[in-house]
Amino acid sequence: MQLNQATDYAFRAVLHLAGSAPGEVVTAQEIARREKVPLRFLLKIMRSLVEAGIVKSVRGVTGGYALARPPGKITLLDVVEAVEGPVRLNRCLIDQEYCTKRWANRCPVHQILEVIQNAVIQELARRNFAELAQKA
Amino acid sequence: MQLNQATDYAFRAVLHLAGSAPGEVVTAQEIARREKVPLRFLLKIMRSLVEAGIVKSVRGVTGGYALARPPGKITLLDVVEAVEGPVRLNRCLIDQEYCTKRWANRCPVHQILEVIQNAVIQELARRNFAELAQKA
DNA sequence: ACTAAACTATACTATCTGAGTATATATTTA
DNA sequence: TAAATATATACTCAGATAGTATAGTTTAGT
Repeated sequence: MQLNQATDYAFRAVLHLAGSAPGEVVTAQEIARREKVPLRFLLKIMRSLVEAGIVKSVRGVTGGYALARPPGKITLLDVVEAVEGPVRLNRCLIDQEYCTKRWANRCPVHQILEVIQNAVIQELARRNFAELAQKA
Repeated sequence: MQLNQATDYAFRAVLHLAGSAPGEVVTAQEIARREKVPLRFLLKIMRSLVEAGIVKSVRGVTGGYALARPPGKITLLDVVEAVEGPVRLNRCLIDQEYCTKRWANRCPVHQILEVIQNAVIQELARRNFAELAQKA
C-alpha cells in the first residue's frame, strides 16, 4: 500500500522541470544534484517518463530533459503509471487467476476493492504538477 | 501501491466469520478450507486480528475464532491496519528522515500525498463487513 | 575528424519484503 | 491423558526494490 521510491523521485524530477523555464532543457546531473537522487537511478527513471510521453529528452552535449507538455496537463496518476504501471489494490483485480478461488466473478472483496481503487485513481488523476508547483 | 496477500486473506477470514451465526466459533481449519488459505499462514494472520481486537480466539479442543464485535463495526481499514500497519503512501509521510532532503517540512510532494492518503483512509474506513456480507 | 558531455540500453547485485513453512509449546474438552 | 485446538518463534525461498556497472549512441564545439 505504498508508492515506491522511484515514483517519489519521479515526482520530484517532474516538479523540478515544472519549476524551470518552459522548454528549458535540464540535465540529469542537475536534477540529481538538486533533488538528491542518485544519478544512475534517475537516468533509468527518466527513461520511463520519456517512454510515457511525459518528458522529452535531448541527446548530445547540450542535452537533457524538459516536460513534453505543460505541467497542468501532467497528473500524479500519469507519473505513477509511467513508473509503476497500472494502479491496483489487489492482484485479483488484474489477474482473474487469483479470484476464481471461490467466488469467480462475484467475489465481494474484489468488488469493494475495485470501488476503492477507482477512488484512489480519481484522486491521483485530479492533481497535476501546475498545482504542485504552486505550493513549492 | 498494492495490499498484500495476507490482507486479502484477512478480508476473507473476517467475511467468513461475518457470515457465520453470531458468536459461533469457527476453527482455523474450517476457514482455511473454505476460503482456500494455507492453514499455517492463516493462523499467523488470525493472531494479528486477535491482537487488534477484531477477532477473539478460543483455545482448546472446541476452540476457534469469532468476531469480537458485530460485522457492521469492523471496517476494511481496521483489517488493513491490523495486518499491514498504518496506511502510508510514502515512507516520508511517517519517517521525517526521508523528507528533510530538500524541503524539510514544506515538501509539496509530501503535502499532496498526505491529502491523497487521507482520501484512501476515508474510503477504507467507510466500508464495513456487514455491507460486504450483504453482497456475498 | 575528434573529443567531451550528454542520454540510451542492458545486465548485474545486494538487501529487503512477501508469502509461506516448521517446530515446539500451551490450553481445553472428552 | 489424549487429541484437537490456538500461540509463539524461527526459518526459508522467491521475487521486488533500489540501486550500480559497463558499453554504446548522439551531438556541439574545436
